[in-house]
Amino acid sequence: MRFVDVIIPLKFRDSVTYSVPEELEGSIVPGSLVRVTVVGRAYTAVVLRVKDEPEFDISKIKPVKEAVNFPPVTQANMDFLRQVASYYMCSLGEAFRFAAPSTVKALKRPKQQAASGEGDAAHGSSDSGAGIMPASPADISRAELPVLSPEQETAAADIRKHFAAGRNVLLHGVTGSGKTEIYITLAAECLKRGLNVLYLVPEIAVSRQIQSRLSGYFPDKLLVYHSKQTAPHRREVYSRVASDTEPYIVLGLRSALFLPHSRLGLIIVDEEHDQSYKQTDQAPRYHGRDTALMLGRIQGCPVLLGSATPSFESLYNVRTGRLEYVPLSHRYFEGGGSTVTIVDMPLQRRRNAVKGAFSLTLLKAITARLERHEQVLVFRSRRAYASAMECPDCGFIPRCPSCNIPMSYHKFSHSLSCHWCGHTEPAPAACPQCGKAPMKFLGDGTEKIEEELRTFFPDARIERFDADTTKDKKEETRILRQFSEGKIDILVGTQMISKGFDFKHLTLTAVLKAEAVTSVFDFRADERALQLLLQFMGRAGRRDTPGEMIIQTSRADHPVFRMLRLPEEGDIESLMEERREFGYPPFTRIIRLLLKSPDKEKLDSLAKEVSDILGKSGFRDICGPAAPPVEKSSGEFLLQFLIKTDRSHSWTQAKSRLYSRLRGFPAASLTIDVDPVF
DNA sequence: AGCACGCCGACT
DNA sequence: GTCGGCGTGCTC
Repeated sequence: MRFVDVIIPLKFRDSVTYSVPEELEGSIVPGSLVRVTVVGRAYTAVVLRVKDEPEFDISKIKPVKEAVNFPPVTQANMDFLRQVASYYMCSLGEAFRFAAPSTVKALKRPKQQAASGEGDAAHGSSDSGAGIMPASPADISRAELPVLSPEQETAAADIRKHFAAGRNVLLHGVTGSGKTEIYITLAAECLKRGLNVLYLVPEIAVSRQIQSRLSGYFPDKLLVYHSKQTAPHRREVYSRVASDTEPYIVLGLRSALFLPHSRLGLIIVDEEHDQSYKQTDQAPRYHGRDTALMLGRIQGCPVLLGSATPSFESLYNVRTGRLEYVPLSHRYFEGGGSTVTIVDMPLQRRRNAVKGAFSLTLLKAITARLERHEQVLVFRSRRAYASAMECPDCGFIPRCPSCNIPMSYHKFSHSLSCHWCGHTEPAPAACPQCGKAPMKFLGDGTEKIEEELRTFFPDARIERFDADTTKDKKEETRILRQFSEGKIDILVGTQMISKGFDFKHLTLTAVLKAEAVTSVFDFRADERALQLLLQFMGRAGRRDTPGEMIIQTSRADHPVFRMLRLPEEGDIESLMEERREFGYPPFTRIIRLLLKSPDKEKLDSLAKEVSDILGKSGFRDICGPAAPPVEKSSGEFLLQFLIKTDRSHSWTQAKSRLYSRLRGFPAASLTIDVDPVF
């Protein structure tokens, strides 16, 4: 009788023992996928090891149900899972969750690749997403590879040189500087050598844009992979990657890292600074960029990180020699030749030069653009009409009953809604506390700004782009299309509009209440503000027309705004030094433990328990238990611990000791987040 | 992650 | 006296 330890996509153990039925003995080796049942429910599991003696009570051991007819995953794939689980403090099962799509089932007949067209995933037929590629595979002829400019060629040559020396690279080039052509060139070279390529993007919206470009170059080699696709499609991609019959390029979101890759020749991490690379909702709470670097190391394959606004983590890695830096002909701050004007709002108010949310400077600039039939983008980091209601008499502010944060007022529905949990209720006509009416509004959101713009510019075509107006995907596409076709004059929106869209007639971007972007309670606020504002700056004045950026703020002296207007050598370094001074990443690592309970007393006792465990774990720098920025969430109370640590060997061990002590806690009441993004 | 077992409130 | 709330714990 033989036994196997298998990893099941559940939290509770690293491996579980099953017996191997005689008829399957020949077909099960380490790495094999098998179907097993746990309390009557079937799961796809991966075989960790095969053995003759079980440690577990033999009478309780169940047999493997069946073998899954896929090639076994490799030792490298297993090592990768182990490393992810260990770094992000989760079970092997949780790390394995993405590895075999739940749809991977045993096949009755072995699945054979059809002679042609099979697995031609990029062409929409099996892509559940909007059909970007209407053409059938036969209609697409392989496009010539892009012709690189001398600058791109120099950068590509540098990258090749570093790769040959076994080094990973950070490619730094502004939006529109042609990073994608470099990716395509390097990917094509890789495929030609018979090696596979993994091309990661942070979001599905970005993947659709890149997909339409890549499919022209690699019609029969492109596989698109993300969690919003249909199960059969993902299975198809999994199958093609697992069988590794001919070179492929996978374009995917972070979960594509967990495909059973082999013979990888290149991993590209596009927009490496993007926060959406971090998985926050469920374990493993991994970062796509950092995990790509792990995968590259394990697969012996070079990793190319690309960004217009690199993360401080990557810049730090460049500085400490862990990454090579390849610039694409510019410095950090060159935002497509835009000029930047900072408008000091308190000063303008004293001069009586402010109407509503707009300074006269900005209104004048908008008027000029409208006259020239150019487009304007107005950015405000807050949606809704007002960020809160307040009683003018007693100062009462209606708060979310479960999250305890002030609710935003939405004029179109005359309702209050919590932007944290989504709770919505009708707006009160009078103060619920003292009866005074009317209530006043605090903090203009995008809805209010749109309304004001309509009164200032009644003839302009104005649209709003935020979570409220883009609930409907069709609306989202319509607004973006109309704006890029020049059919909208002024677009008001939130962060959502900063993402890689190409607006050709946009020459003015305005940022209202810019201090809201920088005054977040987070050590990354400055970095993110800078990245966000640079992304906006990159949007305006792309081609022949120089762009302008107007930043309205009550904190005109904030260093980030000065850096945009008058960039100086060493600015980034000084922002980074601040991080060092206060012991923040990238100089340290942070582990965040979040406790959750609807019962305050229960929560306190949990916190006490965790405190005791932490005290014994040998971490020096522990902050907490403390209430996180949002104190209550969906009726639950929250407490968090922040542990600062480094990556040295002793801390890695301390981390695994800590994990083994914490893993008994139910996932619903304790979450562990390594390198949290807040 | 499910799902069963188990101990406290409103019903025939 | 039962039906059922979902809190805790087990799954090879």
